[in-house]
Amino acid sequence: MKKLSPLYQRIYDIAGQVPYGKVISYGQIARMAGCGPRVVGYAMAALKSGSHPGIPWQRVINSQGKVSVHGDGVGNAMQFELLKGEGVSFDVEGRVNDPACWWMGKP
DNA sequence: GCAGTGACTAGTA
DNA sequence: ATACTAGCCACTG
Repeated sequence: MKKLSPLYQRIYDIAGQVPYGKVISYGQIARMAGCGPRVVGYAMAALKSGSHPGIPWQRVINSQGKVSVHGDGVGNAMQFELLKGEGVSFDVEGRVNDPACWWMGKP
């Protein structure tokens, strides 16, 4: 197991602190981790299946309350399903407009 | 060491 | 409401 940068570890830790049925935006994590929002996205992208179990990366979405598309968009659908299965409210546009589902409130 | 890239955000038109 | 621009920080080649 490779040693990840403290920043990455912090990002993963924050993501792991997100309670069940709640979501958080990249900007919030970036602020808490003390880095730019791109780093958070990169850190999440570095999360490979099986490499870092226990990290609810699916609860990390963009400030628009939508699930960002990445790669082929396959993980995107899974993320949507997972969040829906956790009881997260999605509106007809497929985004979390309910502040109650946001961990620290919508930015 | 420099350049390119990336699951972003906020501001402006 | 959408479209474009600038800023942001870390990783890879």
